[in-house]
Amino acid sequence: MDELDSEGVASDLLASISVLVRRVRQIPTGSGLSMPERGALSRLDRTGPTTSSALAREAQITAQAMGATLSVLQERGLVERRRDPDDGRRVVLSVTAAGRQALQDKRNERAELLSRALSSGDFTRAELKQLAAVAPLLERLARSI
Amino acid sequence: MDELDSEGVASDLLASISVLVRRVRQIPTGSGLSMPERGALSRLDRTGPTTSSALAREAQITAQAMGATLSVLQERGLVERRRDPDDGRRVVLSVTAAGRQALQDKRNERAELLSRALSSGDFTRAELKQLAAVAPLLERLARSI
DNA sequence: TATTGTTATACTCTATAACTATA
DNA sequence: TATAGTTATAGAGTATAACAATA
Repeated sequence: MDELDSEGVASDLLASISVLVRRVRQIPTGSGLSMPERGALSRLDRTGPTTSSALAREAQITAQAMGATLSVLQERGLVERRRDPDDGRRVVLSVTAAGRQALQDKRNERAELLSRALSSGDFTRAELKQLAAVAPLLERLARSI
Repeated sequence: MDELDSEGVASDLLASISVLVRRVRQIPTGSGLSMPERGALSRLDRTGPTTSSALAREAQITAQAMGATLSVLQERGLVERRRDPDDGRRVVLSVTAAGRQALQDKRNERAELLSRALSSGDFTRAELKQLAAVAPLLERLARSI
């Protein structure tokens, strides 16, 4: 049996996650946080104060892309920038109170819509469990490519 | 226990699939098939001859986006267009022999790289099984949003 | 009126390249 | 030389809008 043919698994995963990402991106967001914005903000919230380039490395995007996203977040007052007194090159970022609030609000949009779909009865408890278990695997997979 | 908190599952899934899609998109493709191109081609291959708008509905993208992708595939001789004699509006598409060949080749690029990561030892057989099982769930999730 | 398909246009996200400033 | 950060530019992938042809 070739259920575990990794090539087939890879193909199927690619197809399914492409559709899912596209659909989620289309969901209009009242609070105005785009996917990369929410991603950067929650990442910064989890890691604590750090630099833009460190966040970029962690998120596996370029420093430029992360810098652009963080600039938007700063303009909206969701993150703060402070120059590192010990190293003039570094700018340390941290989430503001407003940022943490936005993160909360944001949970009530894209994720909530997804969550509603998940708990709508279309998915059994066992399937939900499978989905929950697989998220960390997907991250690890992205990291090991 | 809130392991099955669907909101948390949704958040985690969003974060992980975003990273994965981005990473995969970055992989250079020698044969020159982009993700939407490969997606459209393999979808057409699976469904058999059909119209652009039907494919668009299935893939959950706009007719314009699908049309643009199919035009490229036609220029490269990977799909054929034929006007429907019974309905002048419809243009029926089908995969050419070259198209089927390209689909095979394509399996040896992005999917193969993913597959290599999957079978590199970083993932146990059980984890592979989990990933395999979750692909159809993700598609269903995208469809039920 | 509804559907199929096309063209034109613009947006989002990300990349590469080139630069400044600091170490 | 190497690292942190910025600015400029370009590309992929989609979307919305507007239209023609056919049903």
